[in-house]
Amino acid sequence: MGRSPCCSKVGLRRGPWSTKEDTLLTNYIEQHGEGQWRSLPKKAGLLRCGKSCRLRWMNYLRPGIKRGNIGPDEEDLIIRLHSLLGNRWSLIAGRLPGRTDNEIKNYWNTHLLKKLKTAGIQPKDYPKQQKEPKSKKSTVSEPNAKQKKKKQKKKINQEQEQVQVQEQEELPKTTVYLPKPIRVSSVFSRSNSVDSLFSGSSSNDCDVGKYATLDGTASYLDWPLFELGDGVCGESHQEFEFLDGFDMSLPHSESSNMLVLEQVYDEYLQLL
DNA sequence: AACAGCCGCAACCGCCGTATA
DNA sequence: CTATACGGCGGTTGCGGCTGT
Repeated sequence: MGRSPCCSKVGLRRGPWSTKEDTLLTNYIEQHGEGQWRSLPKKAGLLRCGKSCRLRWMNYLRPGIKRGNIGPDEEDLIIRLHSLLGNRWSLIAGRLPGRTDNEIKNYWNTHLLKKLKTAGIQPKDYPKQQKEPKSKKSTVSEPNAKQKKKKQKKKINQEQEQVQVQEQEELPKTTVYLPKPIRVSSVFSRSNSVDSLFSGSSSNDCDVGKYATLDGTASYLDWPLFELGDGVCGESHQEFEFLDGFDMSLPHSESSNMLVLEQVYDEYLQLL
């Protein structure tokens, strides 16, 4: 009962997007709106899989996308939300305007996980054991083999591209990215920067907080971000939406801050 | 300068839930 | 009820730049 593949891969381009493709996709969506991803590539004149188009649009071309420069505030929020939601990247991304799940996932895996590790913290939903070390990173693979592999890949790509007649001018190095975003002014203020956490400084006044996890276990963060409870730490957040449907305009009072947070958390658990 | 290994991140893959015929 | 289409999500891969030797 397997599903048919989203598209036949034959004759479709893969890999980095060219400017031309980006323009085609953007123009098409601006005119016709999102959706119908499967038929979109054909209509838009793209030799791409619909999924690929969707991904490109969602993660890059969509207006309002911020990229890079994840600041300490956002980092802090990501960690907090992850402690609450686990690897639900789309949910987490939903709390960070302009950020995509992919970006947050990448950031978590490449930066935060490392920090957590160094700090001796075992996050919840810690990525499962990597599958067989297919990855070149995982093994000290034979360098020659590696080179060969790379060359082979390149060759294959080149062959593919030759089939794709013209359009080659801008291939494939012409990955075009939107300009680096400017960091949003910090919406979230905080007293304890994540960095200070990881640096091991315990010079804050907060007690060690424990996050409750979705599976009901209290765990993972024995670190001083803030506490869900009495010993309130951390500054108030001025305004942010927290969970779907909840407009969290947090008051400046820290204790009420935490109260609201607790309420939201409870409601969220119930929703689950 | 050349090479090897590391790292970040864009893109892909496969699965799942929902909608629809 | 079943099969299929579709959108969405999380995990994983691998390209290409960077850094160290």
